[in-house]
Amino acid sequence: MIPNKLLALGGEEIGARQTTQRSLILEYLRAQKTHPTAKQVYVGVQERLPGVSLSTVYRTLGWLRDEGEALELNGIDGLAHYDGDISDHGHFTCVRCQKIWDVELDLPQLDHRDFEGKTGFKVREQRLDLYGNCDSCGNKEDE
Amino acid sequence: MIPNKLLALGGEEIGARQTTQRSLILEYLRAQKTHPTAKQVYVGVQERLPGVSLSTVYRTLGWLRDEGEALELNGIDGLAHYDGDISDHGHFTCVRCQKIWDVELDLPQLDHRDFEGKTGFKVREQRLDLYGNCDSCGNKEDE
DNA sequence: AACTTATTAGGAATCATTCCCAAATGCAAA
DNA sequence: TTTGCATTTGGGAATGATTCCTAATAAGTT
Repeated sequence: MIPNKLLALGGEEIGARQTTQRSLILEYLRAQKTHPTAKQVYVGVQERLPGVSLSTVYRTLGWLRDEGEALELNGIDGLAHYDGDISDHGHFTCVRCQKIWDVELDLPQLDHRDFEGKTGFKVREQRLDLYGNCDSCGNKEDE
Repeated sequence: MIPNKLLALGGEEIGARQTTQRSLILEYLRAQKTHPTAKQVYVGVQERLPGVSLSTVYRTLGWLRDEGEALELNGIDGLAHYDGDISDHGHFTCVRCQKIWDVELDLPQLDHRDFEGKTGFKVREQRLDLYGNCDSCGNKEDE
């Protein structure tokens, strides 16, 4: 009933069990074009699994993030948003309605060796975020 | 006692009053190299103004953000961090200790006209964020 | 089928942030 | 410099996202 592939999260998993909740949450997340909050995932998954709990949604989303199967985005609404697309892309946030869209971008792979050399820090990921007004929000400024 | 310049926030202010709290909060924020949370600003300002309230700190930081005098960063700790440096720069977040540093970078001014044309969105700001491990956190992975 | 252990449901606890309002203060005009 | 009034503050309550806790349940193995 539950496709095994959905939880083929690398072979190094030890003791990770395949549950209906995990399968449906990941399936739901991957089907979204927007980037839902935990609450929104909860509501969406409830349609197929009415008894699911909010705790499980939070726990599972955190687990997917730790497994590298989902991105956790820090929205300007102060909430965590989740993105099931882990390919390299950027995000656009509308500062008015606060929705988040994907942005295909050709961000040049910046050379961080200079920064790393000066600081001793190690850069592992880079994210580009755009902010502005979306189509529906009428390109109005709020200043 | 309180330098006027600190609150010279553009001439278009109407009815904005210069208070000890506002002056000290902005002064404190600008003196920080790290990017403190509201609570940290509260603690820092308390040293000079013991009676200041947390409400006022939150209210004032939001006001500075709205006035364009401070940046509000969405930390991976889920908390809002504030940056009194409004010049164009990026940020590096250590995924282990969660501190945030400034990064001087020459992010090319990307051409968003293609994205804007396709979507009808209007890009007003772009931010580049780097994530990794800082010097003190020993360049260890946590996987 | 029985056993072992990871996982879940559900509610309580935590904690950042916002809201509310009476008291205090900045500032302008007299 | 005082007075008057609108803005701002302090502090505590309210809100809401996220985490924590634990007994019950379900996955996977023998």
